[in-house]
Amino acid sequence: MARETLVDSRQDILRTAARLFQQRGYDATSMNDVATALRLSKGGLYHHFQSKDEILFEIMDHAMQITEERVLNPVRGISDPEERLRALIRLHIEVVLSPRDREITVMLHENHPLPPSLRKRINARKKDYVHFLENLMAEVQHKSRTGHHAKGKVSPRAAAFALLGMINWIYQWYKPEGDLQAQNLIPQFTDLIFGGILA
Amino acid sequence: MARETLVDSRQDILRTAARLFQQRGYDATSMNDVATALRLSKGGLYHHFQSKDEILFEIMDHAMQITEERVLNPVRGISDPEERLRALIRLHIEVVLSPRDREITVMLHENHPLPPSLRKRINARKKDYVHFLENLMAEVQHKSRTGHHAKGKVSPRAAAFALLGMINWIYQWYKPEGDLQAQNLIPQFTDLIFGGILA
DNA sequence: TAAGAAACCGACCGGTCGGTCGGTCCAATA
DNA sequence: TATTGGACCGACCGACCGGTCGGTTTCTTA
Repeated sequence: MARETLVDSRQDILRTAARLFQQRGYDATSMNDVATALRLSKGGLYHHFQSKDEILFEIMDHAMQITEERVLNPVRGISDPEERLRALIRLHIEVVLSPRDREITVMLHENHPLPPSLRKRINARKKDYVHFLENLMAEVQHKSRTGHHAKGKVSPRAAAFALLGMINWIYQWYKPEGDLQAQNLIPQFTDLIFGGILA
Repeated sequence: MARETLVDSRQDILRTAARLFQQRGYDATSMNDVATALRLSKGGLYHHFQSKDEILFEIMDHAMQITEERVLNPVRGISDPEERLRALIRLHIEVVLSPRDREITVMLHENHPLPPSLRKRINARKKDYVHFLENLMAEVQHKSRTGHHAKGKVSPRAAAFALLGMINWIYQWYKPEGDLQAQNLIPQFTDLIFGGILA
């Protein structure tokens, strides 16, 4: 075997950095920490990335890409709005809870350290997601109201932010060994939202 | 007038520090920043506090105190569970949105930098709040189910975390000049929760 | 008005941070 | 086999961080 390849690519670095950022926080993780975890020197790490900011941005950008690929895209193919919302809730929760995708948690928590120009790019993608969800909420309410008339006091926008809050807050309290696990969390949050927006 | 009093007390320092921590983040705010904002030198600031950690802890502790005084205590006096939950939702949202109480946002976002011993003390108080809310959810569901039987699929614990997520996430997207303001947010989140847990 | 205490200053310290750079190693290519 | 270029090392830099300390100013109070 030739020389042991310490680092296959930028992706390896991003995965390791995301793990450390999630565990210790972005500011509390030094570039030396990241390099050491990859069995690299700091100089070697800087051969692959220009700055710590760049690493954080790429992690967050990757997190948005994961969200689009694993939540948005699969859901777009579902014609019935109610089923589309059901699938979105399930997939979004699964992505947040996936131990593999630590980028998501980093994106949810570490937006402060990003320089404004990069943060704007991330925020723009977040807003797209909110709008998608807002429209979906409106569709579900509209379709349901034609069947049996509901009061529909909850606006699609408020419902969208409520759902995002419910799900994106999970990482703050979730313990994999706890009694509330992914598989019973998904139906409960689904029922709660459907009961709420159709009340 | 005698010498201009630059700092009335520790409370002034905590208020200013909380404002800076909320705006720039805890790690990005140096003790020099805090001192300068108070027209103090760093040495003068350290006359009032032993460490940066202590300031953060006091801010978070104060945030929990605010929550207990302005949300929990007023609510305990309400005998009807449904009305108690309604009041809790309203008061909790108002506290999170109050521009005066920046400690709350700091507490919600900056738990990582706290040393473990101090963090445990804050987390213990947070857990008390969750348990209170969990019990309240159960009461509301129980009382409602005796009247007209509902399915009640959503467990009190999941409902509690869902509500906390909805409300505690607000600071991530709320803009005071936006169309979704406190006064229309409160009834909408209330309807959403009641529709959800009683569905 | 004397004296003691509290408030405060500003220079300083050790350490760490993000980032740089000259040079080395090594694998592929020709 | 000579050369080239990417991967990488390790010593180093300036800045800034949290925190300290001896000394000075100012308020209180007796």
